Parts: sequence; structure tokens; C-alpha cells
Amino acid sequence: MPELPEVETVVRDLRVPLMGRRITAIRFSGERLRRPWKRKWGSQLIGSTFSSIRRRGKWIIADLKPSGHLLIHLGMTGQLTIGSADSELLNHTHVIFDLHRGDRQLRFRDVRRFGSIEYYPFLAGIEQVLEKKLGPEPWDLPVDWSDRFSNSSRCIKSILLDQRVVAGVGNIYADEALFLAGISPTTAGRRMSATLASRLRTAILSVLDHAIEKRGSTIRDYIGGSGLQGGFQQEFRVYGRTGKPCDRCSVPIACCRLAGRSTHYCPACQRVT
DNA sequence: CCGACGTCCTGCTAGC
DNA sequence: TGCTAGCAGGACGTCG
Repeated sequence: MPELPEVETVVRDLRVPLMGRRITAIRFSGERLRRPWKRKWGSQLIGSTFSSIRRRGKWIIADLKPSGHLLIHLGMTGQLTIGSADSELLNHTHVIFDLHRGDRQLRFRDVRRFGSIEYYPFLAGIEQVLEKKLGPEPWDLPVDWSDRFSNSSRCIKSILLDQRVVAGVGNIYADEALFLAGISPTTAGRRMSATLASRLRTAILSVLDHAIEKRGSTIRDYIGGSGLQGGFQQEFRVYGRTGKPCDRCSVPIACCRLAGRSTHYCPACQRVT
């Protein structure tokens, strides 16, 4: 399930092979995506050239010349890949961009259709949408960011999943960061001291940096922009390790349901404070 | 105002 | 062996 490290990997994979490529044709069957692909976008896009691609939270923004932008979210099972036009066309491929010089295609595939790919004529439209949804990038959080949840009765796990608090953290990296910081996922936001908040921030940055280095985590569907899998799933300390011994204290990793999500933690290393 | 919870969607798998 | 219920969860709408 693509979170910040997976989305960052896709963007890095696509940056070089996509730049300067012109769209020559578009095929789509994306009417049933969470936000439907609109036929009229084709006429705006054909003839345009990819000029840059970047990430904000779990969102991808691709800029085109002379104008226009794509806003993409991978949802749970989204894949955005560049590859040979000859490669096997997998089912649930919703949008295909033919690229100039013929032999390459950019494809958007999404089995569960929780994702989306949309066209915006102006960057301001995207910025307006994202500004409302997203808090700062994790690396832009000040050391004392506890004011973002110090009045909240919600548990810290739920707070970490809130994209307006910090952008890009999802279920896997929330669990891993809380383990690294030694904080119970059930700790109420208002019970988090400045010291704990600082330790959590450090843990978030550490786990995200490490995961990006490993090209993210491939659990089921995730692949990078060049089709390569991630490797961070080998490094999980708690996520998906229910019943297995904590590698810090050997107590079995526990699993509970929090904020509607499976939540993995070490009951000994992560005590409520 | 805030937070909890249901919904969307498909494929895989545990269990009978 | 074959079937089905349950689970996976990001974003968003609704409800209390």
C-alpha cells in the first residue's frame, strides 16, 4: 500500500525516463476510478511534454509543457509505471499514455480503484486542493510539533494517519515509527510530552529515510515506476509480525484495531506513558 | 467542533 | 475439493 516512501520511489524512477517525452495518444477505461478520468482531458494532453514530476505527501504531481498538470494518487493498489509498449497489458490498467519515439508507454493501473489520476489546467488548482488536505512534509516538522495534537483526545496512531497533521505517513510507517520511538499507539495526543513528540518525529524521519533507501515496501501490489519491487518489508519490526518475538525484548508482537486499522506493537517496549 | 465509523473496491486466504 | 466470510486500508462522507 503506497505510502510516502513508495510514492517517492515511483517519482524517482519516473523522473529521468519521463522527462521530455511527448504524449502522442491516450487510451483509457478509467470511468470507474474513484474520481473518473474524463475523455475531454485527452485533447488537452496530446502533444504535451512531461517537464517535471514530484511528490507531495502521498500525491504525485506531473507537470507538462507548454501547460497542464496531472494529479495522481495510488490509493491502495495503484501502479504508475513506464515501460515498453510491447509489455503485457495487465488487467485493471485504466489509463495508457503513448509516448513520443513510439516504443514507450506510461500506464496507470489500479486493481481496487481507490486511486485516481486527474488533469488540471493550472497548478493553482492542485495547490488549492492539496493545501486543504495536507499538513507539512515530515522533514519540515519543527522539533516541537506537539502543538499539532496537544489538545486532542485521539490516540497517537490515529493522529499519525491524519494527513493534515503530517503528510505521507500511512498504516505501516505509523506502526514502525511508534515502535522505534517506544510509544504506545493508544497514547492520547494530549498525553504526549514535548520530549515524546520530538522522539516520535526523529523516529518518523528515520523510518521514512530508511524505507526510501530500500525503495519502499512491497506487501502485495506495490511496484516502483520501473516495475521493481521494494525491499523494506524485510526490515519490519512490528508491521505484519503479530505473535513473532520482538527483536528488542523477545515479547510477542501484539495486534489490535485502532482507528479502523490493524495496529502492530510490542506490549513491553511500547508502554502507555 | 471534533472524533468515530461506514463506504468504496477486488483478490487472496483461512476455515469449514 | 469447493465455497464463503473476512480481511487488507487511504480518503472522504456522514452521523452523533
